[in-house]
This record gives sequence, C-alpha cells and structure tokens, in this order.
Amino acid sequence: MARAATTADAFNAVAEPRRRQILDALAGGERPVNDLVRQLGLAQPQVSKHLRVLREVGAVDVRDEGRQRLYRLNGRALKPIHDWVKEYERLWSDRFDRLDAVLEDLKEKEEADESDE
Amino acid sequence: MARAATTADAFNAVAEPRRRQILDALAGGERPVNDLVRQLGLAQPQVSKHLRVLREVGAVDVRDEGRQRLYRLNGRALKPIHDWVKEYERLWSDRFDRLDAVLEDLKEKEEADESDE
DNA sequence: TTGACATATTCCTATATGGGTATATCATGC
DNA sequence: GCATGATATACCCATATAGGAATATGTCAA
Repeated sequence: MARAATTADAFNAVAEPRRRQILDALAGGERPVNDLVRQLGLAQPQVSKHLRVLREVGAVDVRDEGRQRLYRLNGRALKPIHDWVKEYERLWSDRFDRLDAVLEDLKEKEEADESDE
Repeated sequence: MARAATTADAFNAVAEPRRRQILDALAGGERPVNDLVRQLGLAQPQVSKHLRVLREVGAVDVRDEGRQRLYRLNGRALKPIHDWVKEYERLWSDRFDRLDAVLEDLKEKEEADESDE
C-alpha cells in the first residue's frame, strides 16, 4: 500500500508546508486565488491544486464572486489535530511540571463541559 | 517533485495514523517493540519501520535493555504542531465563540449609541 | 556452540504525490 | 461573438511511500 492520500484527513492535508502557508494566509480573511499566488510566490495551478486538497478535507470553503473564487478558512477541520496534540502539551510546557495532578482534574472537567461542542 | 519524506518533520511523521497510535501507546510509558506489536496488532517489521521514522524526527528515543529495545516518547518534537494549530483554536472553541458574541454586542451597542447623536 | 528470542533491514510492488507546462472552463466587457 | 482575465484540470515525471515476506543482526541461556 502507498501512503494515505493527502485528502484522507486534515493530518495528511496539513503535512504539506505550502498548504499550511495557505491556511495561514486565509486566517487574515477571505482571499481570491491570485492573491494567494502572489503572497506565496507559487505558480497558479499549484495553488489551485493545494486549495482543492484543503477543500476536500473541509479546511476551506469557496464562494463565487464574479470571475473570482473567494476562499475562506474553515478552521474547525483542524480541531482533530489540536485535540490529538494538546494531550502532549504537558511534555514540554514548564507550567505543567509541578501541577500535573491538578491539571489533569481540570482538563477532565473542561472536557466534560466542552463535550456538547 | 514527490511528496516530502515522512521523516521531513513531525507533521509528516504524524500524518500516518499508526504512528500516532504508537505515540499514544508510548504515552503510557517506555515499551519494548513487541509490546507495541501486540497492542497495535501490526506485523513486527512495520512497527520497527514506524519507530524508525518517529526516531528520525525525534518523537521517540530508544534505550537498549538486554535483547529488548525500549522506546520512550519524546513529546517535545510535537511542539511545532501544537504551536501551529493552537492559533486556530478560537475558530471552534465555545469559549472564544462567547467572547466573539460579547464583542459583537458591544460593537452593535456602540454603533447604536453613535447613531443616536 | 547452538538455538531461541527480539528487533532491524532488505527487497518487492502498487500507488499517490507535487511541480511544471499546456490547456480547458467560465465570467465579463466591448 | 470575441478577447481577456481568473481559475481549474490534464498530463508528464521522479520519487517515496506502507505493507508483505524473507532475512540479517544481536543477545541471552544452556
């Protein structure tokens, strides 16, 4: 079997640095493709292809506006990544060093509160 | 050009779900390879290969203990992922939603006050 | 030394990638 | 309708993958 498709999930889509750059650029607001082309210094077809991958994993949405297509960030698609990686935060954060048990309790409470999304 | 190597950085290494599983398993503490083989139900060579990738990006460390090799999590390698993705947290977190709503209200009130004058 | 256990490496193959380049689609203004 | 601008798709290619299977390496025990 080959590697999983880049469109398999957000983890794979976001492994490509150019696609993270695109998302970072879109964090500033809705943008047409050519803006991204200029901002990233990539060829237009590559940007379109990256945007397609991001769209397929739900990380961006599109809207037609005349002859332009405005892309907009949909950060919710990145939540699974955050959810996974935040469990490891305590392994490098100084804050967690002395407060392990207490924070575990808090985290459990927080998760219970947030479980209704 | 092909896709970036899985060993290029933590983002690429962790895009593979089995490797995330391995890290999750190691979160419980140091483990020999065969423990992971049993826990994940994978063939031994694949586990060794995944561990090599994780080692190359610094996400795990090894230690020889007799004929076993004990692998241990090094979560710090995941910090760049956390750093990147946490910037997007406000896009789905309820806490931030409520803050946004409050700010919206304030802005609307402000505008209403100004138009009264 | 030999055999058994634990792990790593090698070789194979199908598959998808990302960039480059050319071209297709689609909307707009004349 | 036609030229132009904006974007998407198609095609080519070099490359690295993940799993499977076989084998190599290394360590211990008798």
